[in-house]
Amino acid sequence: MSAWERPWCGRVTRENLGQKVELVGWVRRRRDLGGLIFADLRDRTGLVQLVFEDEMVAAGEQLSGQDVIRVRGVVRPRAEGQANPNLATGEIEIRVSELEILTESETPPFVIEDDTNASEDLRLTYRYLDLRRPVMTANLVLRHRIVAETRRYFDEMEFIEVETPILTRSTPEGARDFLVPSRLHKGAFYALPQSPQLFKQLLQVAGLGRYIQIARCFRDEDLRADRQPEFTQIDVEASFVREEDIFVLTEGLFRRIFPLAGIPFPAKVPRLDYFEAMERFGSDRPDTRFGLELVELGPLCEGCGFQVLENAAATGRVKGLVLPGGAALSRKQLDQLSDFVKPYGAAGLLWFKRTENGVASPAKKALGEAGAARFLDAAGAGEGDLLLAVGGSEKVVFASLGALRVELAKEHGLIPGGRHDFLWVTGFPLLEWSEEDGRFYACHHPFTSPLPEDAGRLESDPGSVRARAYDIVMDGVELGGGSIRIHDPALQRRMFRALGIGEEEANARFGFLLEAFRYGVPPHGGIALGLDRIVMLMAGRDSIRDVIAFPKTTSGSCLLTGAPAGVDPAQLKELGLKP
RNA sequence: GGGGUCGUAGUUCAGUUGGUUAGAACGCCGGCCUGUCACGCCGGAGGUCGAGGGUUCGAGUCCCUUCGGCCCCGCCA
Repeated sequence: MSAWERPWCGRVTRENLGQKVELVGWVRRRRDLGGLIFADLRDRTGLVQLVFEDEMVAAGEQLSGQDVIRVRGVVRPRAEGQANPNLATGEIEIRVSELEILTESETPPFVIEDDTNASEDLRLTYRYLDLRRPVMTANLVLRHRIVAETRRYFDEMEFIEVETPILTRSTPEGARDFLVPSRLHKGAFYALPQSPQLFKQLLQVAGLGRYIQIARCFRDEDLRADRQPEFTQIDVEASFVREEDIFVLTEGLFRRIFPLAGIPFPAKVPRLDYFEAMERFGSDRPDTRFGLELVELGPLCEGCGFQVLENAAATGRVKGLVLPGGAALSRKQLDQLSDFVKPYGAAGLLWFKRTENGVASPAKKALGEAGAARFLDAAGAGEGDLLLAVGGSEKVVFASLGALRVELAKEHGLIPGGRHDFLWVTGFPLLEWSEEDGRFYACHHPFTSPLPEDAGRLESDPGSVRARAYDIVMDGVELGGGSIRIHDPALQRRMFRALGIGEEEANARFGFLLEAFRYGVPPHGGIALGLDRIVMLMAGRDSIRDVIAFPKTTSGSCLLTGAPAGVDPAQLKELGLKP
């Protein structure tokens, strides 16, 4: 029987009753009843029950877990009352008449089941066994379907998939580059791309019009649960487009892929201004599935009598949020919340409780009962509620309350199960001032176009200029972002000037792009979507490692291969890195 | 670069104020068992307590150093 005709284990059903079939797969579990042996045979599609009886019992006794076998047998219905409703193949079984053990397996280092309790480092060391677990296999299958649907969608939209170089040129600004030494040019280096940004813009100059790439990107920065040093973007760029076009295009894609995981995509995706997002949620990627919105407390602090608040309001911001029913929190719990907020730079967390006995707060002594009550009133806190406040620089207040908001929602189960919120965040600042370096940096990248109505202030008040940039956010996770690019060479020069990049430096770094723009550049823009994060959210996982076949640990090593590793001194010599 | 947390049998964990022979479950091995699907029952093997050093009559337990996993801040869209 040809390999392509042989049925998958998980797809043998009543339809096949009475047929003689050949099956291959891994032995999952043997149930030896003495004169009768059951075993599960599995492949990536699922499992089917094998029966060894009469003359086959002796053969069945040889099997052990994870052996790879080929069997022939007849598909027959299970005995009366013995069907397993939990299995797609639960109504049938294979009465084995021929068994061939193709390879034997040693006892695996952990149980290859969905509910394995193996630690993640063990799973990563034996990733091929981990991926054999049905949940992990399902993640890879889902990822494949998303990618396949993405390619289908963009093909229908007449986008062209183009591969861009992996060995490219280091582009400063942004993340740290991975470098690859050149053998032919000793002392010179390629860089791995942080994204195909410049190439996809050049493809617009080339007249391609609509570009898509499932692109691998590399950034040499510290890792997180949702950050790997190499990751995959759905990279998109198109000519003669405006923001609306990109929104429609992206929503159209999501409307096609999210249903693959049973997640409906809304007819309309709300838009949220960046500054409003920060004021209301303390984050530019807010999770809008729950409330706990930030409230303004600054004006109340002026002359309130509590020195700490007066100072904070005078030099920065004071904001808070109300946890309904939070007055029941213990002193210990409040201390823990205070500790939670400290890594974000908050000096402390000030709390106000409204109880049936009045107001309780460490600030009550300084503010008085009525003064403290005014804070609760302003925040809209009712009886039994808790107001948590942070004062300090705007950055610290937003960062700490934004994180606290999410933490409280998780801790108190305020996130509705099964709900998913999508939104566009727009109106980002174009530039961000760096105190350390005493210069502006591009929030997105140096080719992002300013809003036309703000562009006039590029020289007079650069910090106030907003960008034609946008992010798409799902459940508090940034799925991707993009912008309409600068296509006017004069505007690009002004942008470089605002960034403190001189003519000479700009030519040295991005000369090829500027040169290209001299020969007829169409207005263009695009977006890059984080495929790993999209798959992670669709699969309902907390880490992108679960949707990447061979991920790195948080220290950037691969426990399976041992990368990164030392190399032969001869290799270094060849590269001119060692004498 | 910084903070937190974990590391004991193949695996996941327990291990008291420092005290004799480091336990449990699952897995594995052997035996019995003809309708199991987390099969069941009986028996057995299996340990550099992450590594190195120190304190102590005595260290899985206390101290120092170090390695590794995970989470977070910084960093990174």
